[in-house]
Order: sequence, then structure tokens, then C-alpha cells
Amino acid sequence: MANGRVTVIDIAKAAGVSKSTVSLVLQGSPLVNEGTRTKVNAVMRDLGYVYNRGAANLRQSSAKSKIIGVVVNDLTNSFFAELAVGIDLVVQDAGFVQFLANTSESLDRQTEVIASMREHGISGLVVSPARGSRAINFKALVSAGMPVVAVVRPVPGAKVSSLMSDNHTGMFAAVEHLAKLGHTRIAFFGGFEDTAIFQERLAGYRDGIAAAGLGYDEGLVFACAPSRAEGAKAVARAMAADDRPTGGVCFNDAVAFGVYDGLRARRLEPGVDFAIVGFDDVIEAGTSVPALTTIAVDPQGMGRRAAQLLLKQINAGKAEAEAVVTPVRLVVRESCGVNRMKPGRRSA
Amino acid sequence: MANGRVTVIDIAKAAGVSKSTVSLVLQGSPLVNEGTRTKVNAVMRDLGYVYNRGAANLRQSSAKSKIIGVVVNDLTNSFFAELAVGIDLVVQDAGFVQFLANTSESLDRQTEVIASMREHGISGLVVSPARGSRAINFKALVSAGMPVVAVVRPVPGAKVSSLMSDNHTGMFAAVEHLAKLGHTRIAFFGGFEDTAIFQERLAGYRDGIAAAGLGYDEGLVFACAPSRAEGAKAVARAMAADDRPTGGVCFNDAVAFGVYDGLRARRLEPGVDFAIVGFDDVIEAGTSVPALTTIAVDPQGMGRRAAQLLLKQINAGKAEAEAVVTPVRLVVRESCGVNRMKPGRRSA
DNA sequence: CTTGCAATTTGGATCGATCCAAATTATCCG
DNA sequence: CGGATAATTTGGATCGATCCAAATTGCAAG
Repeated sequence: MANGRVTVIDIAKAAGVSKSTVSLVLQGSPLVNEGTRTKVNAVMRDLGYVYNRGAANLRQSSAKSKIIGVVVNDLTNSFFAELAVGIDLVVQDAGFVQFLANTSESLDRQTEVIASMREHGISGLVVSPARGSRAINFKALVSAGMPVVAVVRPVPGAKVSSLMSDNHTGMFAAVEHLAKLGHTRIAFFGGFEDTAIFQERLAGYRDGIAAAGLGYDEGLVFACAPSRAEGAKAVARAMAADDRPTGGVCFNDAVAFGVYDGLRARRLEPGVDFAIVGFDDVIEAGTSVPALTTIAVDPQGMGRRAAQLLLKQINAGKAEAEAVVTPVRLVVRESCGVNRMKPGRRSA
Repeated sequence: MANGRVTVIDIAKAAGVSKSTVSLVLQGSPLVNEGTRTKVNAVMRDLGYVYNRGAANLRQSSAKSKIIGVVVNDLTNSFFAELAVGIDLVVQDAGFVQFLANTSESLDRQTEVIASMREHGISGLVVSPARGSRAINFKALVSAGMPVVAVVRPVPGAKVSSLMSDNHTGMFAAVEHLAKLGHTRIAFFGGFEDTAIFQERLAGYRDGIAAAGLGYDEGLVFACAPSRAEGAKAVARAMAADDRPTGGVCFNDAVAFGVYDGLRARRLEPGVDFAIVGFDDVIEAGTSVPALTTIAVDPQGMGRRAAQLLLKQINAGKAEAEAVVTPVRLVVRESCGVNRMKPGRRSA
């Protein structure tokens, strides 16, 4: 009993029908008589039958495995954890299960886990690509006709669907907000210059500066790793310059908190002596002191949309790449200095 | 090419050998000639062969599926996200993949996903049980001989392995620390009274109070939901009493941050006017103001240990329940008031 | 040039479900 | 009641890999 598991044949024998009938019951076919159905179901309960999807998938098309893969680059980042939860929600409701793997930004890990997931018969993949992912990393999947949705980060050149937040519009709004508050020297902090997201956000920044009638100054762009520690260093560089900025937009919230640290190290109070806007709206943004003005992207919502997009493609049978941009919105809190900035510091 | 996938038979034909030989190559058997092996491997690469584990598992014992299930009660909580990452690390290294599902504390969801995972042939399960989980929820798994490791929360009565942090010792140390700093009226904040963890931590508190030669006062225990908002309310209740505490230990860090809020609402500064010790050591504990003194439990380490324990049981073939307690340690930062408390407030 | 033994290779049977064409049973109607 | 029609049920064949007993090959010794 411990090892010999119950199969359709056992059920069939016990219920006095054929295995084909049991199979029909399992699939909820309308062909089977109501009486037999209930009897078979009863027997299944009694014997503790467990459906073997592996066996079923062998006979069926691989698109019916009811398994999807989810690969994220950093699950310890609450942004991606939320994303995974959003995916999970939709996927569970659809009766799927998800393989979830964390790559820690390692391309090798990513390649390994995707291969492993393929072997296990996933019918689709949602991936937040590790840094440096290229089209070639998804070539095999795509040419096998597997639906793939890339989230958060684009994969240049790959024929996969994508779901990105509206980086350009978000950063544009952030700059616009600071400009309206009277800032004329607005810095840009953080991000790796060789990533597509950085370029999108920087473009939004640049266009925002232009739209506000200010001149774009390359010297106000302080790229660095998108971490708290590096954000602190970046603002230190900015404040060491001659013509200091009076406020700045940040690549993400982690950098923004780093800017808090860097300012305080110079005895400047964020939101009072210097205006800051972040990007992402992580949980801590609302509870930090001062509360962080930032661009909210709703990672859980993105996860839900990504899963829906993927399921749609799985059900459609054939997957044609589709690019979706999800809206973002400016959340005004305290760090931008609304009603808090010392007037003396203002330039205009 | 898009749909007709490559099988061992295709490989066999192309390489001019039998499918049995291809199978032996796949399993890395030493029986096969080195020349044939390389040729077969080359053909597999050329044809883009993808191993079908589902088919293989059908013939083999279910313990070899190389899939484990991971079920967590709240993935948006960074504690559990870290736990999942720890599990992922070990599991990936062992060549397994994991199904990960989030239950959001819903028992129904938990039941569903576990059933689904079983159907997909997991060879073991790590579960951080949803609130209210009872032995019956895991009965079917256990009697089927499936290795199960419960983490973080115990499942009373269930014959599953468990991996818990040392709640008693941790809370004991927290109280001891505050007592050494001179506090004589130490409160306990937060937690649901009907959970096992609460009882363990409360027992640690009580024993710590006794060991410090102080009298246990039930009126100093303020139970509440383990959230920030409720923590704030709890401390409000505490400070409204006649004989106020001068410090407190908290069920977890979220409650501790709530206590910060509640104190500030009464114009009291945490770590100066009132000493606080948390439990968990979440990421924000180190960066909050004041930095939170807390009991560190290393969730990622717990995840790793849990995965190792599970893999051990899977490999052992037969799973006998085992209970492991993981050590915790006191991390002294600022909120306990070391060198910061106003002397006047001290009672002794 | 056999024989003996190790090294390789191989053809079916098998895992647990699905699918299909065909068989069986039930129901209806003139 | 016979025959048509609808409603159910059923026995292989099948999916893609593994396993096993048996066959084949290679090679050195006699």
C-alpha cells in the first residue's frame, strides 16, 4: 500500500468497469452515465487514488502539461517576490502549477533551470531575465514554439512577448514633478548604463528636462549599481561638484534610500535640503522617514498580467510575440519636499 | 519540426544504434563504449533533443522525479521569500526543480496546491503551513510515504519532520538583555495566542523574566495580530496602564516597528524613552531609525537546512520524522537603548 | 581456428493514462 | 416486435523513456 500506487486499472476493477470508462470519468466527459460516474468517483476516493499527470501528458500534447516555469533574477528583492505572487495567483486559479527558480543574476543558472524546466515539460515560461540575457538564451525555446513572456527587463532581439513598465513615462513624470516644484538642476542617480531599462529611464529623464525648458546636462547623470550603498556614493559625487543639483530622480527606490544616507552623511535632510523621487514604490517607500515620493509600478499586478498573457498564448496554441507596456503612476509623499523644502535653497 | 519532438528513437536511428543504447548514454552508464557515447551525444545535440522526464518517471519509482514542492504561507513577507531562496539554492544544486506555491494563509489553497503537486509527482515537500494547519491536512501525504518537512511553524500531531527556530531561547535572550540593561517592567507585544510559536516565545519570555529574578505579570502581555498596525495599538494599550513598562520584547519585527509608531504617536522616542527588541531580523531591521535590536533567525539558512533535510529523506528512501531546531542569536543595535536610554526612566 | 569470457548492444515488455474505432446496451417508433 | 438511433462502454494501440534477459561482438588464450 505504501509503494504500490493505485492506477486507473485498480479503480476499473474495483468499480466493475473498464479503464477507458475510468479515464472518461477523470476527464469529466459527458459521455459517461451519471450512475457510473458517481460510483467510479466513490471508488477513487475509497482507494485514495492520485491522478498521474506525468502519464497523461505522455499521451497528450505537451501544451497541456498544466505547468509553467517562472524564472526570476532576484527573489530576495521584494519587487520580484511580489511579481511571483501575482503570477502565482493567476496560475493557481487556472489550475496550473509553477516551477519557480531564482537565478541570482547568473546567466548559467538561468540556462540550467530553463533546460531543466523544459525537460519537465513546462507549457510556457515567464522570465525576468538575468542581467546580460541575450536572444540566443531563448532561441531554443522560441523555435520549439514555446510561449515565453519576458517581464521587467527586455531581451533585445528575442522573439518573445514582453511586459514592461512604462519607464519613459514614469521618469518623465518624476522630472516634471520636480520641475514644477521649482527645481532647475535635477540629477539622475543610479543604474547600469548598459541595460535597456537604464536607457529608457534616462530617455524619460532627458525628455522631461527638455519639456520643462531646462537644459540637459550630462554632468548631472550619476550612474552606479542600483543599490543603496552605491546610491549613497553617487550623491556624494553629485554634492562635491561646483554647481550642485537641488534635487534628483533615482533609478529605483534602493538608490533613493542610498541618496538619503549620502545626504545625511553631509548633514543634509532629504525632502528638506534636497528633493528626491524614487522608482518602483517598494513596501518601505511608504514607511520610510521621510516617506519616499516615487513612481509606483505595482509588481503584483505585473505578475498577474504576465501570467494572463502567457496563459492566453498557451491556450491559443501558437504563440506570437506581443509587447505590453504597463502604466505607472507618480506617488507624491514627502521626499520631494512638497511644502517642506527650505525656500533659500530654491534656484527659481 | 515545431510540433514533432525528437525522441530516443529518432536519436537511435540517426546514430545507427538501438534506443536501448541511447537510453544507456542518457543515464551515463559505464557499459557503453566511449566511441558510441560521443557519437550519440553529438546526434542529440544536432537534433536538439530534449529529455522527457515525464516519460522516464513513468517507468521509474516516483521518488526519482527530481521535483520537490515548496508551499509557503506568505511569499510577500521577505522572511519567507528568503526562505524560498535558501531552498532553491540547495534544490538547484541537487539537480531538482521546485514547484512553489503561495497560500496567503488559506488552508483551502494549501490543500489544493498540495494535491496538485502530488499529481505532478513531487518526491518531497517543504511547507511553511498556513495558519490553522492540522495533522489531517498532511495525513494523505504521510501515509503515502512522502517525505514532508514543516518549517517555521509546527503542525501539531503530524508525523512530519520539522525545522523550527529556537523560539524559546531567542525570547529568553531578548528578555535577559533588557533585564541586564536595568529594566524591571518588560512587556511582551504581539502574536496570536492560539499559535504554537506564540506559546513558545511567550514561554521563553516568562522563563527569562523568572531567570532575571523579576515577577511574571500577565498584565504585561499584549497579544495582537503580528502586524505593524496592531503593534502600534498594542503599545498604546500598554502605555495607558498605570504601572507602565519601560521596555518590551516583540513577537516579530513587524510588531516592533508598530511599537515605534505607537510610541512616536505619544511623543516617545523608541530606544530612548522605551527599549524595544524584535524577532526575525528582517532586512529593514538594520536600516530603520533607530536600528532594531532583534533576534536573528537567518531564514535563508533555514531554507537551506530544510532542503537538505528533505533531500536526505528522499535519498534515504524511507522518511522518518525528525525534529530540528535552528539556533538564533541576539543582534544588539540601537532600539534596546544601549547607551541611549534617559537615565531618569530607569527603575533600577 | 576454436573456445571462453568480458565488453557492448539490443529487442521486447513495461510504466499509467489517453484516444479511437468498434462493440454493447438502452430507448424509441412505427 | 424489429430495426433504427442514441447512449454507454470497451479493448487494444500509443506516448517516450527504462529495464531485463538474451544476443552479439571483440579479443586473448589454448
